[in-house]
Amino acid sequence: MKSKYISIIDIAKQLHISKSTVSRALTGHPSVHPETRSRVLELAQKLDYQRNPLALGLARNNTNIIGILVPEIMSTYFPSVIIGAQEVLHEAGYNAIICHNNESYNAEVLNTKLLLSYHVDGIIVSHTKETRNFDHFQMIQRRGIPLVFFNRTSDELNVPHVVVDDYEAAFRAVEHLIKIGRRRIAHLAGPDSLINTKLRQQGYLDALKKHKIPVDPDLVISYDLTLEKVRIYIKHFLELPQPPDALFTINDPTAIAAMEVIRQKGLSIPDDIAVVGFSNDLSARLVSPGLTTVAQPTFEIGREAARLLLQDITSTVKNDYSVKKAPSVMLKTKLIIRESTVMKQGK
Amino acid sequence: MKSKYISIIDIAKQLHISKSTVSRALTGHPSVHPETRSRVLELAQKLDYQRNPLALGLARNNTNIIGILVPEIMSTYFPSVIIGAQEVLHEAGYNAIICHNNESYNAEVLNTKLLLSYHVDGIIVSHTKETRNFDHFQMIQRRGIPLVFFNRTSDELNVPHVVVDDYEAAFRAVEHLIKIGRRRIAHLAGPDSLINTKLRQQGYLDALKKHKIPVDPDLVISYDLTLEKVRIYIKHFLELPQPPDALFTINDPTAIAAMEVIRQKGLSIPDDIAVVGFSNDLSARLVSPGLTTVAQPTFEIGREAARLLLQDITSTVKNDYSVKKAPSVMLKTKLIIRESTVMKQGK
DNA sequence: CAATCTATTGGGAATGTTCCCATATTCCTT
DNA sequence: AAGGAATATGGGAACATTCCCAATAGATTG
Repeated sequence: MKSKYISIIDIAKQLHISKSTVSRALTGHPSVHPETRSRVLELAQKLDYQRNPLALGLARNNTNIIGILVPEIMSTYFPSVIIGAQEVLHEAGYNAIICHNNESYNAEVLNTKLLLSYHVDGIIVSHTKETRNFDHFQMIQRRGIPLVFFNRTSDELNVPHVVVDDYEAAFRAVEHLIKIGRRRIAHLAGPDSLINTKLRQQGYLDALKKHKIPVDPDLVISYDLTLEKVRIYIKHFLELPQPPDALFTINDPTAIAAMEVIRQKGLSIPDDIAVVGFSNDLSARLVSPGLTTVAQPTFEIGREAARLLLQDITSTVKNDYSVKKAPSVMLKTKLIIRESTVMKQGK
Repeated sequence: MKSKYISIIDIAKQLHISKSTVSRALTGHPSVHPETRSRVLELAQKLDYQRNPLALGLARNNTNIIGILVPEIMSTYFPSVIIGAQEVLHEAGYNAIICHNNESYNAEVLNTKLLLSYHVDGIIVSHTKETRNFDHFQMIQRRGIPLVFFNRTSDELNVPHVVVDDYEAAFRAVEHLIKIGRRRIAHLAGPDSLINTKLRQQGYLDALKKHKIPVDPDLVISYDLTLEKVRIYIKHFLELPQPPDALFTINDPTAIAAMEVIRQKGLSIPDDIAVVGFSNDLSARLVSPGLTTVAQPTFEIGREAARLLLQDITSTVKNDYSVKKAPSVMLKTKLIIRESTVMKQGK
């Protein structure tokens, strides 16, 4: 049985011309007779011909496929970055293979190998919370395959990346808490493996410093983002001799889990404890009271990441990031104030 | 410059044997000398050889790639189905290309063409809310490419599918409302283009019938899932001469949007109006009061869909669904009762 | 009018892999 | 010991495409 797909050769045979001519006609090569071209295009249309990108990839050694590697797709953050990236990629004629690894380092390494085996033209990455070893990414770079990081980046590696100003965002979030009169502000931070954690923590510390509020080490805890553990840490905060009057968390799911615990303890939000999250997940708007949080321009992060990658792919001179500083894009955040820090008017 | 990837031929040259032998050694063909095999495997390991799935796809005319086509990835429903499907697919040595189309019919048609051009071995689909014409799916089937639907299916087409018992789930959800004493139960339904809508609506109607509650056509509205419009319909319900004392919605986002409107009107949930959603999105647990809803076994839906697809792909006899009835899997749902219908004990 | 140019086309290599067929070697079996 | 089976390997077609290098024909130019 013949293949269920029609090829360039089928068209060539039907028109009694060579496959080279058909190829040229379809790719818009200038040196092909206008009449020949239109006959080819017409038949291709009629037969609903689709060129085989796999064969194209083999022949030209570039696949027009981009790998997108994210730790998870269950929150709204990564899906919306992906959507933004795909928008730009599609426009430029590229397609994306999306890989997620449920925050597992091993799965991440396997996925990079998978993407490489597909000869992708470039990879956009936000690494897992477990990733401390970046050899697999370094290998990609050494092979000359364009790579872009977003959100979670690394000091060790010189990779083009797009981030938000985590430091400033955290600083402003904490300053907001100070401005509404809070003085004992707890911070439930993320794992040290994530650079964002460090930056946000520094923003937290510097905001306190600026307003001459002493830092209480009891009020800062780093945790591994396993939501089940939030209860323990929040309880710990609440049972301190001097419990906090505000809480700033590494992300929105953490804040929402914390709010649940606080409410169960019979405390009121924001009266007893004001809460601020990070990222403006869809759910931040849905919970009650609404969660004050830092909004990230997720779509734009995806778009920028795709743009950076395409620059590297299409640039004629290969950028050697072992010599040259990799470009980075830093996008603005916005503090969204809701009822978890400020009571609504007229309520 | 040579390609940055090493091939079977590179290995063959270094070992002074033919590429055929290398191929056989790597694929585990029996007729290859154990020593030769181990030498090949060793060198392959050392060079970090990865076989090129594009070339493999060309040569064998099957790519081991599965297309997954969903209307959106911003809610938790589709991502978790995808995760379930990928689990089964990976285990069987397949990889997935995920396409989403933001509920746009045109994008859906383009995406199916894209997947076909990649010569995917099969496609798993949940169509858009706009899809009324199924020609593009029929074409896939006619070409003999295995196809599986989930969640949103079609009467017109005989395609293997996995669904939940929407009728029964809706029936039980409404019965729950009746059991807690509600008599004027409104239903905000989805668009007629979705089969689920019809089934859930029938469940709603039959539950009322069973309990001899007259159906009030004013209390049933179909809408197109554009959340912005929920406000209008809920206001309409609330301003009826005899407003409803309960609301059953097509999905959780709708229910949550409705709750917002109800609260703004100064009404209490569940005292004035009890609310039930559908699907048990992550956010159903987060809102306050917690949303009573129908939980779907999302991961299992994905797994089942993948299993059905793999059955068709690997079966030696091609199933001709123009003659034979396509298999279908119906999974159980579970009503999750939260505070939007029943007040918590001791509160 | 011959020589060169140009527009259009065909042929075949190359991409990486599998798979069929042929070949060579070794080992049994009668 | 000879024939046949079994084992191990090589060669080359095939998959769909691009791209380079001819080759042909007609057109232009000196």
